[in-house]
Amino acid sequence: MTKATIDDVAELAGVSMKTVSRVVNQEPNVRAATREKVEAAIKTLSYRPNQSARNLASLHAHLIALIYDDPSAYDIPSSGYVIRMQQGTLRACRKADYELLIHPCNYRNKDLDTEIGALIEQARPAGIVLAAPLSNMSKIVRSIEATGTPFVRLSPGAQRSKQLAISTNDREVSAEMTRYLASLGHQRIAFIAGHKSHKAVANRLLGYQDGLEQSGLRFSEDLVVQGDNSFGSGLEGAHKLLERKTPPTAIFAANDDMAVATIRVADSLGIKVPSQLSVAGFDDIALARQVFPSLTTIRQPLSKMSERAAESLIKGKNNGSSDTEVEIVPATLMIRESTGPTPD
Amino acid sequence: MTKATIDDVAELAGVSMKTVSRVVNQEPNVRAATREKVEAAIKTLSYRPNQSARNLASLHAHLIALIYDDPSAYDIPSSGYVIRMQQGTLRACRKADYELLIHPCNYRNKDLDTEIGALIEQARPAGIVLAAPLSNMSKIVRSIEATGTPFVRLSPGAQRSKQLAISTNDREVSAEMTRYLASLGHQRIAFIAGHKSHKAVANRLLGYQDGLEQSGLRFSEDLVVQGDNSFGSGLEGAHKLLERKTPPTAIFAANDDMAVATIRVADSLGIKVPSQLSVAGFDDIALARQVFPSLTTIRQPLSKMSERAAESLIKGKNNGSSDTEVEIVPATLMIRESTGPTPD
DNA sequence: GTGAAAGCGCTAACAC
DNA sequence: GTGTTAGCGCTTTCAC
Repeated sequence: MTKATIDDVAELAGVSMKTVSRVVNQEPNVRAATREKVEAAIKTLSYRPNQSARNLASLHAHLIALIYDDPSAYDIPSSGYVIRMQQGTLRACRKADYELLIHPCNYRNKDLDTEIGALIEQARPAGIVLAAPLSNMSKIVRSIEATGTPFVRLSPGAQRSKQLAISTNDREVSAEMTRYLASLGHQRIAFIAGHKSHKAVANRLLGYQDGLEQSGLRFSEDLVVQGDNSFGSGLEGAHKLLERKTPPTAIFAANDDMAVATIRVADSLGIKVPSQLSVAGFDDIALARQVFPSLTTIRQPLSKMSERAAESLIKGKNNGSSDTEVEIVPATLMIRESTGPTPD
Repeated sequence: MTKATIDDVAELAGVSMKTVSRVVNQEPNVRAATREKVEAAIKTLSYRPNQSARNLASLHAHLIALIYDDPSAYDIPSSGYVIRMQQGTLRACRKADYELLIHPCNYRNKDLDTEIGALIEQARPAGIVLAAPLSNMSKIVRSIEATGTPFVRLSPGAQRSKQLAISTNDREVSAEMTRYLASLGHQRIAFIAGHKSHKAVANRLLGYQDGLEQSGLRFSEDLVVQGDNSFGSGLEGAHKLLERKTPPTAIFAANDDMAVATIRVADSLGIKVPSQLSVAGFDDIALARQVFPSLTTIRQPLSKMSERAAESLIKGKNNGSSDTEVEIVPATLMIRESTGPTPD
């Protein structure tokens, strides 16, 4: 059985190639009766459009590129982050019969702009979902802009581009977590900050400050240690905090890897979580559920965010209207076992 | 700047389109001097072949499809598994300028064969990397075979197909782990077996027996408890083993989930790991590094396996020689904190 | 609303 | 070794 082409369908339905094309692409200007005839023919021949042919004939391929920094290229964990972004993007792609091309890369690579330029030229994606921290890097953003390919940035720190950006309410939800900790009676709530260049992560620190203030607690530099999002930096930061004469009774880490590291340090120091120390994280990685005690954290709607990004890229084609704004998908607190009332 | 096409390059180099094509595709029958001229022209014009055009003109797209069961679709953990496969496949793809299309799916889906058939027809991949447990499902294998698309199976239990399969040396490396435990002085080394229907996992039990023998230790049914790969069955098995009058001094579990459960049980029983009990697992899941004490385990060379798979798919094109065999990529022991010398 | 013609930029088959 | 000639199967004009 040789594959059916658009011509076969056109012939069977007694219409022209173009009409079939219209039906397949859900374009207007087809009478309902004609449409049905064509659809019937498509069914009998079990016709599937050849993507390669489509791609060549149109200005770009029916394909969305998801570009992200791949931590596992130089560090190990946080694959859940990647998986969830892929899942969301895939959902949007499948709905519209787009393919997904993934392009993990190293944000430290000097030639990243060239690399991405080449990707765009070769694969000609209909749109690009650009994940943080790449979405903050002006060199990258500019190099994509230069190609004219529509793109959506995920969690960009600053909003310089005219393109749509999708963010979560890092700052507000971090304030919420801080207020929650304060509501448990904690007065000395410490914060392990994340990588400075990651703007969204920086917002978590601001949210922590907001939360303190909203709870009537004073912010103090002493309660903040700098990490870099890695498990190792979490170990280090937690040690610094917990070995003080008056250690904090709660530690809020800017991501889960560092929060889990904090639990580990507490354990090694004989500090009981949550009865002697409350620990909260951010991201809700798979591990958060698996550690003991399970981690109170914030669930980033990564999958939803990337889905919305891909959706808008795909829709944008039909609309022609570029949204030019920031869309917020709210995060939610996941209260688990690692947080509890202040020790007496 | 409008994109350079193959014609532009041909003109600048003073050769025909086809010669440029030969150079780009590294085909033979081009004189060195000609090749250089063409390469120079490519450089000056910074020409990049348009994938869509290539794909249409050739029988299939320059693209490898990675098809795997997506546990996170209905269960939570093991995203590391997916990421590592993606990484390996990507490495091979980038070397040869192929793109990677990912197709996570649910192995329980009734229409999976149709779904994959549609994927192949639409995207026309040059080859397919089929991950376990899909690689064991004859319905899937047959539906791919029917399309004539070359594919490579990862860790298939049985080898029915004539296509290449890539596996790891479960049995040999399990023997190695057992010998390692014996070399630490352990005499009573217990084994928590995995799900019986999973062939690769069953091989681990055989390897354990081999290892005992090679170390001059006697195998005894008493030292083996049956698990089913789940954390829960690990808890159960560990309890059985550790509550004996003469408990083992080392426990080797057929996978990491059961090994982590064993550590948990030891902890709850006040048995110190590794000073009183050594624990080893298999798989090197992310959690292995994150539990305390971190787990000695066996790292499946997933990334290498999928890389080899994609490589052979890409090469196979040029060779025309289908390998028709099973290739073994050896696994490696990851010695961490959960194993140590026998207690006195 | 529908159709005819003209490519998209490359590779394949075969000539030379 | 190299060039020529046809398409690959669609989408895009632009007629009607």
